Amino acid sequence: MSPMTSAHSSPLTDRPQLGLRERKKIKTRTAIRDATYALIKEQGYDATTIEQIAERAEVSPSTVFRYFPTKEDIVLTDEYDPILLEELRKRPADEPWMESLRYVMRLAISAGLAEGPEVVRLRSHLLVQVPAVRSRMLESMSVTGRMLAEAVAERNGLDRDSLEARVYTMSLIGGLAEISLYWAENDFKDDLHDLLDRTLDVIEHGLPGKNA
Amino acid sequence: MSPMTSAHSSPLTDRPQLGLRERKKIKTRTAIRDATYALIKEQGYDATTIEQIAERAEVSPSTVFRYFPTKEDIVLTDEYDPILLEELRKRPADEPWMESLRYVMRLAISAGLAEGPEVVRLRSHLLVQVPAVRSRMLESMSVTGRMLAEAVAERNGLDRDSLEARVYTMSLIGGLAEISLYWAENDFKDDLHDLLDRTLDVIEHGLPGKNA
DNA sequence: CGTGAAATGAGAGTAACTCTCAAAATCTAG
DNA sequence: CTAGATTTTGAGAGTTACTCTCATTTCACG
Repeated sequence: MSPMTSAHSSPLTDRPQLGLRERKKIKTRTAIRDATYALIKEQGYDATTIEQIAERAEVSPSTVFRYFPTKEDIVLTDEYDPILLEELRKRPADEPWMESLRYVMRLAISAGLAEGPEVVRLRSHLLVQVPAVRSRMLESMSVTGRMLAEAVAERNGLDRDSLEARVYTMSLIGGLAEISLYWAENDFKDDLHDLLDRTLDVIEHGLPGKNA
Repeated sequence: MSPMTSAHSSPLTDRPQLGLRERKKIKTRTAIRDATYALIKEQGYDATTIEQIAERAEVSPSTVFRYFPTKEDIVLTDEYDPILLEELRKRPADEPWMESLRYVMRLAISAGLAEGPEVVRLRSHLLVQVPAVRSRMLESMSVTGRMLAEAVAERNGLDRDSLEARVYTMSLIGGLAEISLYWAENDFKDDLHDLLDRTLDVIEHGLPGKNA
């Protein structure tokens, strides 16, 4: 049932060995998520209720809510954020900022694709179609952005909460968010790494041929 | 009850004279909004229900939902967006892009403040405190961003739906959104025009002392 | 085992939204 | 000014995401 268990190790997919209870929790979590994806594929997002999800995942509705605060979270939670932040901080301090960023974002793309292409597509599709999901994603990205802002400030010797660091970061986040949307709207035919490069280029140098 | 009726005219507050029906609709709309603001000030956002709002505005709950699709929308709808877009398009084509942008954003700030400082503050406060409101705002800004992207593309001779225009625009939107949040989090003590200038500076030139 | 802690299930409750249909207000012709 | 068409409103029932509480089960660990 689980999409794919790659043989090689990666900083984003490795887990330390856990106790038995923890492992069961993870199992439940993915069971809920798998059930959700399956149901959405069959009926669409809105038509899928928590009750149905609970039933198919063989848990009670209460449990579903214990694992995910909202329905949207079932679809899009990526628990990578802290790991990515970590990776970013581990980059050498003399590496050009944009390169560090590119490296980490590539990591994120790979991690996403490793979950299986169908899942990524379904998710991006929902991002475009369902406002609540898109909304929740923006919100979650802005939380990530807040942490990222601290890393950015740290690296550039700015104040932790400076407007400048926050604006820069959110502008980054906003730009990056468009990648998923653009990709999904254009039927996933572009290569994500290409889109990333083009995006970072715009962020670094502005629009091609700007400033009339 | 209505906050303030300025004597001088402005492109964002003027309305053509409307039929009687239309005028009543506007009255209902602002009645609902005023009731909402008052109740939130008394009880907070979450404790305020649609039923209470309807009661105080002297309409039925059904009517509230007819005027505003969600509770969050009652708080933050700004109907300025199309007008701002219009203003932006009217700027001379040879004006540097950043200056056009600055001009329009200044207009937006003035229009916002013209509603009355308490309203603006309450709104920004909610933006920080209530996730659902913040979320809805990001969503609505991203819709605006979409339209803005077309204007940007047009002005810079890019394709209507080019990734570049969209990334640039959303990055802009993301940065601008931070202004409200930063302002509210720092107890409204900064001058909004200053924050705008600093923000546009970051967007145009990147972080001060960047690129290690 | 058996004891304490953590996870689950069951159920009741709230409130935001949706839909439908009938009553009321408003516009438009004659 | 009135009659009829149209638009706006209210009333009410229904759905569903989400919250809270409490009893029961499951698991860890000595």
